[in-house]
Amino acid sequence: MKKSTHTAILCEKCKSVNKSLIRFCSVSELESVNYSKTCITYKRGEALFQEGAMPLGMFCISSGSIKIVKEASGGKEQIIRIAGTGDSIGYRSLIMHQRYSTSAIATEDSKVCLIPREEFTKISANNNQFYEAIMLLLCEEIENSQNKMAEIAYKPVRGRVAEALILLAQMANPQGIINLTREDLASFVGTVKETVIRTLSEFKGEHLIEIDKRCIKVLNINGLESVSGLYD
Amino acid sequence: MKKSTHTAILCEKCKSVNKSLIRFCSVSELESVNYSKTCITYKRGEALFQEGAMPLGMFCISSGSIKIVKEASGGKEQIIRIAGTGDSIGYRSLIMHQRYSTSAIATEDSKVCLIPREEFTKISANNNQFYEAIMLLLCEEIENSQNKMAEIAYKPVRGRVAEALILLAQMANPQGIINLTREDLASFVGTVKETVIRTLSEFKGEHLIEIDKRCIKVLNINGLESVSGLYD
DNA sequence: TGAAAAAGATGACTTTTATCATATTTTTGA
DNA sequence: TCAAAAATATGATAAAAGTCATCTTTTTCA
Repeated sequence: MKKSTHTAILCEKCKSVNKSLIRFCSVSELESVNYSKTCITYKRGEALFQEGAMPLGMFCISSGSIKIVKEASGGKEQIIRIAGTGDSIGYRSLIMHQRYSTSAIATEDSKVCLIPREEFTKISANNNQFYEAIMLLLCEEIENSQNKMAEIAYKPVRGRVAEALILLAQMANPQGIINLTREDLASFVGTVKETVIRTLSEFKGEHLIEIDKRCIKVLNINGLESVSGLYD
Repeated sequence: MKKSTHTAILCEKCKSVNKSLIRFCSVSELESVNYSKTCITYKRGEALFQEGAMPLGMFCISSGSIKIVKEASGGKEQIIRIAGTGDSIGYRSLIMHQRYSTSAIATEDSKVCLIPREEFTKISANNNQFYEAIMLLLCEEIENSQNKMAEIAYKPVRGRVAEALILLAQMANPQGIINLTREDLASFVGTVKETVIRTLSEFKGEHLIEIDKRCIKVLNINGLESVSGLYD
């Protein structure tokens, strides 16, 4: 897949840098990253990497939104998490020296920098703070996926959709508008699109959200929280 | 919770050591571990630690079986994983400097060594191999829980039970006999006990397993695999 | 910009799985 | 060891969510 690279932004000028892993880099490391990285623009639906491929490097999301997905039973797709501006993805396969166990696909047009494997390895070998930050990220990811696992197992769809909306609204663009396919939303909470659509209609009827075309705006976070909490 | 300590086994004599994280310790580190650790016997149902408590150290399972559980919706319990001989547990909270996000409960009488927090911290700070091994364990745990998440979301109960039986049979005692409450099995695959019981009856009828009291013996792994794979 | 494709919405129906009730067997511990 | 408690087993029923069909709206891109 040939991708056109966009004009590189220097990491230190990138508005997502203080959220990103690379904030732990020294000045000289940053310089090296700036030199070696590739900046790529992905359109909605395009893949940064595919399950089963060899890892190329670490991706830093400088803007946009990327879904991390896994093939599931019956050709269905499970969205493991959704990464946004400032998040780094793809480093786990790098650490494990293994093929990607998930795919990463842009859910909206996104700007992403790819830090090549060697660069990543060099930094993690020399920069302890960076290495420890990764360790913490891994720990958080474990916690998140365990929580999600328990939720999918025992919380009814209504509660899961409510929770997902809260989470997505928080990480969404300034105005908290969620722009995600119903199908993606379904993969994210572990159902099918029809069920999500129905649940969203309910929420709309209860004035918890507002729907404009594909976009969902949360009107009443507390309300959603209590829906979600009903099943805790 | 006062627990009687059993006679300490020297780590180097422990039959689980070559599976355990502490195989990466140097001779002098091992000496220190031997000196500082506490060896505890837990009876079935007893907790090594509880969700919400501050971490005491890292637990090494020298024999037995421990379920890692999380409170889920409706007072239900989700078993995140089941750890056996040679597995280490509880290190993640140590790394994150946070309270336990799960509880650990013995599913059979177990012998466990507790390596105190300070000891753990000391080793991870000085022994790079040890530290990296933990990193890899974290990565594996992420992968496992993501797989499990996708499975619970989209694979029907029958397939999940089949898969669980395969996994449990592999990690079980020599003869591959699974000794787990139906309720625990249910928490493990994310259902209720009645459904598990029914599924097990089916499998018994199909000569895939044999049931003797609580114990389940897998007769036909390939058969179970194809049941599980049916839904991939 | 306008036709084709994709996504959203909704109803009818089915399937899966949970719940409840109850009886039996197994395990536990005084 | 034996009575009480816990776990297993099974049927009947209910509820939740999935599937399928169809129609409308929105988006895409030639």
